[in-house]
Amino acid sequence: MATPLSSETSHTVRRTLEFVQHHRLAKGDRLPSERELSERFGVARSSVREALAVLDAMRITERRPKSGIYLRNAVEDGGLDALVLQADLGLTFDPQVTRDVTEARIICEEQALRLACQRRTDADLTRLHQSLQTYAATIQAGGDLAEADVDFHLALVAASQNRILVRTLTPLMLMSRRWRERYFESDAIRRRSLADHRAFVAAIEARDEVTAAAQVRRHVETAAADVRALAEQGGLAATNTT
Amino acid sequence: MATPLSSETSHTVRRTLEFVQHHRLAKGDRLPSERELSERFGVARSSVREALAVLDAMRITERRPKSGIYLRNAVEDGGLDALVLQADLGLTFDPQVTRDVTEARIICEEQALRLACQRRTDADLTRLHQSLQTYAATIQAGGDLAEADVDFHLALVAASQNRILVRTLTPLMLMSRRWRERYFESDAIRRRSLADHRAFVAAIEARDEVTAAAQVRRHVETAAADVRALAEQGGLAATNTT
DNA sequence: CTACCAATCTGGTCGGACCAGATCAAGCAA
DNA sequence: TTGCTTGATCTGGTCCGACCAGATTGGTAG
Repeated sequence: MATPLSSETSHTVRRTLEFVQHHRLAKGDRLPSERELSERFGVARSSVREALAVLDAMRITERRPKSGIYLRNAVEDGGLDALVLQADLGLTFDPQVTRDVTEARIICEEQALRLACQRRTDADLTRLHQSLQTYAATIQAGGDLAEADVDFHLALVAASQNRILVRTLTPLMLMSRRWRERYFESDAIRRRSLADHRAFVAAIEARDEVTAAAQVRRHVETAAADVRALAEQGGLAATNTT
Repeated sequence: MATPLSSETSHTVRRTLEFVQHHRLAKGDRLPSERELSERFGVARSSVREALAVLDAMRITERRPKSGIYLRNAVEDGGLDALVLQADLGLTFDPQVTRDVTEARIICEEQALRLACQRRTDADLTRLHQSLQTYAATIQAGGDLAEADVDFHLALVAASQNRILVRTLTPLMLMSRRWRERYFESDAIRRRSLADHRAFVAAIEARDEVTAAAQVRRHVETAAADVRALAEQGGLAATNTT
């Protein structure tokens, strides 16, 4: 439930990204050949190719047949999934990123909640209550709340009937999940979080756009501030690669 | 500049996604083994593995060592990059998706523009004017405006100083780019689009949040409506896979 | 019927091989 | 000397076969 990618592939993806950063390669620059990378990393070429296929799909690199591998975007750019991948690999822990993710989450979730108030169906309410149930149960059992949290927020956005918004939020939630694993250790926070979530559902049920929007904004901002405080206490290892 | 993925890998990714859809596999279901897929698709196992590495990174599948390949998400879910990939492969052309993408774009771009009005630097203005210049030049030369359009909108969002928003918008822009290739064939539209863009930059320069937000909303909505009209004229081949 | 063990299947990784186009430098011609 | 042709080299794309070790499963012995 936690493993992101198979060991060797992720290892090679990581090494490759590190190589790019270490050598300060810019957009359009060429990377070493597959054969050289495989030798340098001590893995077979087939493993390198798997990693490159991933980087290609992420739009980070571009493989030109018979020519070479080129950097399509700087490592800092690229798609959202690429960012999740980097987070999974422990390559991104920039405080700037956490700020930006929080901001983006608020933008998307606030508007999604407004839409949800307008369009939510009974099925959405059912799913939300179910997720809430799981959330409460997880608190009781002392389980991994981060996962339940992701599920709830995605259910929230799903009520907007906009699948693209769900897809947009998914990577943002996955990223912030990592930061919040420590965060959810506090019992007070766990309970407050549950209360917040219940309020969201109530607002959606009542189709109260204004309240829902204000609540989610405050919720995400508060959570982000708490995480930041934790980080400053030295709670999070910063692998600042920029 | 147009090629999304290498031929064979994308071919196999496509076949795999089609297999999943055709067999109506649900979350948690198991796919055939790599060896069987390679035989079924008529490609080497190494090619299948590259495709699976991509699907894995996209969080569509999950490969459990010594066990099998399982569907992590329904094909309709997954990350944003996965959607771009599907669009690249011609697997997604659902009118519902275009509506959702438009909605998501408006949400993100409108707020991004507001932030841009607050935070834009002189460097941002320079880049915007540069992009505008390229845009005008492309119109003159009769070139591919879709690409210049993506560049401009990303530059717009970049002025918000929020990299995550840029990453969020990137897949949305890449997707809509495909729909708009036909759209930009009309000369009237090309010119109107340029005028709109100039207005955005002016609003950002003047730090006029309200105007900028309203403009971008109208711009995206209008463009989406035009594309829809084109599609209904039979202008776009619908490969509705749902 | 249960419990245990071995054949089988699976993904993970490796190494080598061939192809055809891109690249580039050496050598030839002007 | 300069410019162009040409061939060796390099590169990614694809395929094949092999080995490993853990998961799975079926059959057999108790």
